[in-house]
Amino acid sequence: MVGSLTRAPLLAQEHVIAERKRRERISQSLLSLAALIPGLKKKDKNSVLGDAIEYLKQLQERKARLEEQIANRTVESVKFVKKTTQFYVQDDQTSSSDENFDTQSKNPFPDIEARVSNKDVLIRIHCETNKGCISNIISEVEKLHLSVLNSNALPFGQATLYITIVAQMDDEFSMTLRDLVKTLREGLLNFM
Amino acid sequence: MVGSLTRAPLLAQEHVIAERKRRERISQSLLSLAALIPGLKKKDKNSVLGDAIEYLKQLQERKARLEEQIANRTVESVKFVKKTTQFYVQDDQTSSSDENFDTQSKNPFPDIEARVSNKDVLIRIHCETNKGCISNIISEVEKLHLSVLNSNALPFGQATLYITIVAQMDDEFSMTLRDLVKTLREGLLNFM
DNA sequence: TCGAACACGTGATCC
DNA sequence: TGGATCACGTGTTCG
Repeated sequence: MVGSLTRAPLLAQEHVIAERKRRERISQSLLSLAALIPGLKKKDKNSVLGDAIEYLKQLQERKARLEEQIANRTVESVKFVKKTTQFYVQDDQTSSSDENFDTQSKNPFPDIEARVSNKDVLIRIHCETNKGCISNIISEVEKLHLSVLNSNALPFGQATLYITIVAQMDDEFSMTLRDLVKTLREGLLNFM
Repeated sequence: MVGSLTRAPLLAQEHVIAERKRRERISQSLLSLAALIPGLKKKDKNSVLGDAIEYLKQLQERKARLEEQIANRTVESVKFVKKTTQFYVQDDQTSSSDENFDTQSKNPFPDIEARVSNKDVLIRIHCETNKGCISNIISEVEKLHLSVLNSNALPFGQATLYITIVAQMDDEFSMTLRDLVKTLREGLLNFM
């Protein structure tokens, strides 16, 4: 009933106010939610919810796909190399792609291998030991907008070195991995 | 006014029903939205919205990070390989060099590569970082009648290690390189 | 006029 | 008993 007194008038007023606040919070949340949805036209309550749902599903799906991609990308293939090709490209997916890129086949060294993980780069080089070899190599690496975090050189066999370098790309770095290897190799050939 | 007749009674009923439907649609949407949020306890209207907002932001952030990762990570892993006569590693008889390894197993690790030069052996391992990893590996290597001269482990990427070991065969060593890798891999799989 | 969307006050319910 | 939440019917506004 309209005029019923089931509640003391004072409490009734508090009730009204409380409800008002509650409504206010909800519509604020709804507004914040709407702000997160890209390309939202209808500000209509139910549209906001509907589009939020749709967008959320889409995000979850995409996130899952990206994560799967990344996970699969870490999977490395072969290590036992048997090809004698000069320039052996090894993709992650196809473990035996042996297209032949020719380089000058005189000197087998340096042998270069590179991998990336986010902004980090791992470089492995197999080359002849010669004077200033290591500092030259590191200097070459740093020319490529890479800052060397760690390096290690192991002598092995007759006058050869196995060098492992971990470096980090700076903001200017923009090469593909393949170009990195190619450029580095050309740089190193100058003093070898 | 309460009893006002601004509306015909029949239309008034339609109004009520329409509003009922509208409310129903909204609460359905809200329910669907709640269903998409993982680990949601309070089914309270505003909590659903609040958590949806939070979750959405989190997803957007993660998606952005993943996309950045993918963009910066070049698809391939490129490798220069030269055949060298002095390091006679390559396996020339079979056409697919990885047939003897269980590349089918879910975990690609450990990735093992080995080379020899006279009595010296170079072993490179790419594996996940886990407890006691390095000492276990070295212990496994020594089981194969190899004495470790030098070892180096570089963390790279997400919880993986690039390990390089130089060892020397003792008189009892008689394995082929291929068997060495195979045996070592099997040994390592026991604790990985 | 009609249909849709909204905010409001209110009674009920659940810790 | 409060304090918070909910669904409801209603008046109003907009296209």
